[in-house]
Amino acid sequence: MKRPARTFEEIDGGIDLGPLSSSLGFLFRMGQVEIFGLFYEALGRLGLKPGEFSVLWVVHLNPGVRQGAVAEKLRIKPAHMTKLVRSFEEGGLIARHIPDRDRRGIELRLTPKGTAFVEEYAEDFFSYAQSETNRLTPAEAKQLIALLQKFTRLGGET
Amino acid sequence: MKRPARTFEEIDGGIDLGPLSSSLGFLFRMGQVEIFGLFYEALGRLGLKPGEFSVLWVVHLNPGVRQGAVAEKLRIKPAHMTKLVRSFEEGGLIARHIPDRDRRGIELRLTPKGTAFVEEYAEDFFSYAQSETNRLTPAEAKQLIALLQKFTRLGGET
DNA sequence: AGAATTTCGTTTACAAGGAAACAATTTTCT
DNA sequence: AGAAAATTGTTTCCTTGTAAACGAAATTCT
Repeated sequence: MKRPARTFEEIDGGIDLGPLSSSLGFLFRMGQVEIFGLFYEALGRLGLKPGEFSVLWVVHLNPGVRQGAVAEKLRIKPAHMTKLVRSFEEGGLIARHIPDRDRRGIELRLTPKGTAFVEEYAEDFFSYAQSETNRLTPAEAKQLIALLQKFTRLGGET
Repeated sequence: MKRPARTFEEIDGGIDLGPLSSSLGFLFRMGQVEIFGLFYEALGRLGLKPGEFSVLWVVHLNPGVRQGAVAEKLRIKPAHMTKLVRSFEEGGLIARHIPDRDRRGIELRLTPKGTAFVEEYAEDFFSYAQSETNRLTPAEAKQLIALLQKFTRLGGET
């Protein structure tokens, strides 16, 4: 693939990325690394990661949901979901229940401790990216979110 | 074809994400999973992953670059970079050279085989996301890329 | 010059995440 | 009812990526 002659401004830190810096996949990865950093600055003390909080959050909003449904929605692989749920169960945040109507599935609920945990940190969790980010104006952030929702086919709820 | 035991609605449709579906971190992850899927459809046959091709690409554009500089630019951890470079070296795509001027650093160059590989697949690599994606209009895609570049502080080249 | 510090990459030891085979349960089709 | 198929979660094994300690080389500071 040919690239145009590069100008001085196109070189960042001495390294030329060429069209890579306009590649959606690359930008997603960079964005995620960035967000990860912001998350740890804000919530690292809690000892969990964004995906883990998301699981608790979804169970909180959908008590009794089956773990496979959560996995599918959050695009977590079943094998990984098993480990996450078990560790939350061991930590006393989630309770599992096998219903008689279908003993294959497993229904998840937050324990009182889990509910308290989620409610205590939900606000921080949903605001850490904004509060640390003056890179985008509020209008730009809104636009970015809308475009990401369209790309990922996630209609905005709430 | 047999009817499924439960409909899609019964399994997945009832899950409420609340503000999670507007969370930048969540959307980045969903986007990356999505892009990964598109990449494998288009380029899975090559047997490498987006990040790996990126390394080859950057070495291609910056012959003689030190591997630590590539790692920093692509936000790959040094320990992982060591493994990537070694595997490329074993595959005959990258050559390492320790310069006399500073024998700590290691300069990377593509071998002829590596150059041929990158040049053969670069166009596919930089177009797979667009070609498979009718979700966004060209204008929206352009806008999304611009916003991601601003968020990740990567000025657009090309 | 010689000790202390810094830089750069590697090694080791581990955690995160995934693919595939598996077991238990339920549903479908004779 | 009973065999075949589908669903759901788990286990095992493997790959990817990270943290932390380390070694070699260069730089800085007496």
